Amino acid sequence: MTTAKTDAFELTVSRAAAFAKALAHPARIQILQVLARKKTCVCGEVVSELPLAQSTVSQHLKALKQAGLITGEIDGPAVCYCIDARAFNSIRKEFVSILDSITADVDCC
Amino acid sequence: MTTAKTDAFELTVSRAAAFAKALAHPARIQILQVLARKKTCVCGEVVSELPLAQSTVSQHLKALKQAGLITGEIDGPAVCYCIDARAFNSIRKEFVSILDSITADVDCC
DNA sequence: TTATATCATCGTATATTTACGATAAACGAT
DNA sequence: ATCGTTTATCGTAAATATACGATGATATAA
Repeated sequence: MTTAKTDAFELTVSRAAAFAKALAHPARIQILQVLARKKTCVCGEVVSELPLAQSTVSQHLKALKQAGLITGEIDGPAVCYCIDARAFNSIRKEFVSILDSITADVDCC
Repeated sequence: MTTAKTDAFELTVSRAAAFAKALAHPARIQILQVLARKKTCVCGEVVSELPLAQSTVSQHLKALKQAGLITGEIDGPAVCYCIDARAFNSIRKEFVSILDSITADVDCC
């Protein structure tokens, strides 16, 4: 009785909320920035770029992966993380279109 | 030792994360949609449009207000909520520009 | 003044989030 | 086989978030 009632809402709205939730922590946004900037698909370098412990960064990476925004493939002893460009852009587009629909209608007050 | 370390990140990143956090629940997105759609600044009608208890909706409204996305002014016994169009668009623009900067650089994998 | 309506807040319960250290698991190198 | 590196997971602790009913506060109406 305390879980988010995401079932009771429209699917597009729930998906947009899930996307927002994935970006709802500065560490995860910065991780995406790092992954986007580095041309090679660096993995653990992410940790050294963040002011957080390795285990904490790993948790954030897991959250981003579960949100479908990044992928991680094993590369020797390391793991190579990448933005899933296709999925990211798709979800992002849906999110932004919801934002647009909101701002477009604002004319009260 | 469990609070989000938002201080340790760039301000723009932290602000973007705060914006995302405000939208990280379907109820809050739907509230914004309702406020945007209704031309008059309806207040408690929001409650009747959502599948949640009045107190819960009130909490979500509070969260949106604290995020600076909506305003609420007393109108008789009722309270009139409105999207703060200026603030909303400003924060939204900053957020989207961060999204754009991420997607623009994606060419790994 | 006394209701009635509207909304916020309180109290409460539970789940989730955030963070860290410690440990386990997987791999390459010696 | 053993060691070092890298990453994930476990265990744990504390803060937040989510949800609801009950109660309080405020303003209009009677």
